Amino acid sequence: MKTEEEIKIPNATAKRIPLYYRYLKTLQESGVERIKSKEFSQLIQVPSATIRRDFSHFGELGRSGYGYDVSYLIEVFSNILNTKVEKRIALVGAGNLGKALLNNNFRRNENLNIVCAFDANPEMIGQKINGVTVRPMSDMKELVRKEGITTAISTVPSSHSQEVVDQIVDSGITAILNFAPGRVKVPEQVKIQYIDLTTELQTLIYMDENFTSRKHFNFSNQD
Amino acid sequence: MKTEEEIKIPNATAKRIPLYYRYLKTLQESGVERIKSKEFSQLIQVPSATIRRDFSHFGELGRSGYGYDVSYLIEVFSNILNTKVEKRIALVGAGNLGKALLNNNFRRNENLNIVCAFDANPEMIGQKINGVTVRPMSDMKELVRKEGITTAISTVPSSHSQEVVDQIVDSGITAILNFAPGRVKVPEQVKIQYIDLTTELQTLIYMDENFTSRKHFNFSNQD
DNA sequence: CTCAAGATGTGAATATTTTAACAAGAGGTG
DNA sequence: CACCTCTTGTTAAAATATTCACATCTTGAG
Ligand SMILES: NC(=O)c1ccc[n+]([C@@H]2O[C@H](COP(=O)([O-])OP(=O)(O)OC[C@H]3O[C@@H](n4cnc5c(N)ncnc54)[C@H](O)[C@@H]3O)[C@@H](O)[C@H]2O)c1
Ligand SMILES: NC(=O)c1ccc[n+]([C@@H]2O[C@H](COP(=O)([O-])OP(=O)(O)OC[C@H]3O[C@@H](n4cnc5c(N)ncnc54)[C@H](O)[C@@H]3O)[C@@H](O)[C@H]2O)c1
Repeated sequence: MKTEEEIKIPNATAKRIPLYYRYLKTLQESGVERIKSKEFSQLIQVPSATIRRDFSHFGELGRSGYGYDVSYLIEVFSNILNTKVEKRIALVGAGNLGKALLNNNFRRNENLNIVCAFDANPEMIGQKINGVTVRPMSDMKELVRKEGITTAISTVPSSHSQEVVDQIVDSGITAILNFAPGRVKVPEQVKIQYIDLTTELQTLIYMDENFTSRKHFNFSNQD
Repeated sequence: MKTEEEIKIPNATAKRIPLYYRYLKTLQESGVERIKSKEFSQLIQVPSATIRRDFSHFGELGRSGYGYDVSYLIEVFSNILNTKVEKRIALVGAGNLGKALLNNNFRRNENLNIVCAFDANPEMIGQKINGVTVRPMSDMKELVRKEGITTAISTVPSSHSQEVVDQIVDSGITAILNFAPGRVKVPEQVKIQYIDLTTELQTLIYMDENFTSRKHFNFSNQD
């Protein structure tokens, strides 16, 4: 295995790691001890060549004529995703979507935890949702530090997105998942990822309409 | 402009169209009548070369030394996304997330409408959420036909995902947005798109940890 | 131990996507 | 009208990503 310093993980690979990890855990729970790239391929609907290529970036994880050891793979991907360290997350905007996220709280992922919630609406403050108390925005900076929070999820309306992201950044957080689709400005070192449900839906419908029934446009591949 | 039959829209381009469309509408609302690819680039954080290349797939939409006419672009993208036709959507699984989606109901997109909701839990049946009544699963097939529904959003637990998707497919729907991350089997002609919040969060955190602070891994580009 | 079957890891080919760079054309000014 | 400025659309190059296909290795059976 190459030294970590020289590894360049392709972006496309990085995005698939959590999927691999999730399914490996499922397999382990079902008592499966080894898996071949072809079998895994069928399960997760990713071509086996892509799986093998992806895995190969992290070393020689399998054995010819045998496949991969499920628990070893889990060990490897667990290290890559650093799942042994609890990720303490703040949620900002305890509205409809925020409450749904709080109630779910990444149940199946023991190391992902929403530990704080913030809102600007005085009526929300003090409410307890699935064990998490909603606090005023003014408490954020201090709590982020005190609670060791590293990540934020923003579910505020688009109109307040930039303002809220500014506050999140100011609190020292460097990773933000934003459900408001409007692009906001963040400093270089801050990673922001958008979850844009409307766009996903529109793209889906567009592809359905144009790829399947009315053959006006064609697409080169799927996602 | 090439005839529609010979156009091949790259997948990467297709996924950006809704973003373009959304921002163009916003610009128009702000009274902006023309836009240059460089200005647009700053706004949506997509390189101007990518924007121009994307646009070029749909013809010569702009004018040298001038830029693009906002209302003309809106016209073009509106046709591409077929926004003049109402998309009637069914939501299956009126739980926490389903309710959030119902309450929001793609407010800003006049042509996207969740018109029906279904759930298996008898206690949910009959509840009205933001004007939409929750119905039993047994009503789905008939209502999908009667209401002219073409798209479904599934927000049921992973454990029932395949079962519910089967029912959705059986009702004649060919486009499914699935919030349960487990990969399900669907017939060839059915398009399914997953919204996998845990994966998005894990990828974000992974990139934040490895790209920014601890330089163990590097990534080739961003998303 | 030998061998057939079968799977990995990877070079090489292919496909897709992004980016650079600029010729050609349009706009606006004097 | 002549000219300078600016921006598009596109050609070509570079960067990424996927896929093929097979040499090589391992297993497990006999
Ligand atoms: N709910 C959905 O189905 C859905 C679908 C697509 C996109 N979205 C996006 O997700 C975001 C949240 O949606 P929602 O339905 O939960 O909205 P919501 O109105 O129910 O909740 C928003 C919450 O943010 C709080 N808030 C407002 N301004 C704030 C500020 N400056 N600081 C802190 N908190 C503030 C409000 O008090 C409220 O509790 C929106 O950007 C929306 O566009 C939601
Ligand atoms: N809520 C979140 O923040 C969140 C985050 C990540 C992923 N998800 C995923 O989204 C999905 C929904 O999450 P949720 O929090 O809304 O769950 P939930 O339990 O609140 O709601 C699920 C709903 O589905 C209904 N249902 C169950 N089985 C059904 C069946 N066979 N047919 C029809 N309806 C059925 C239930 O009655 C319930 O109303 C889950 O797959 C979950 O993994 C949710």
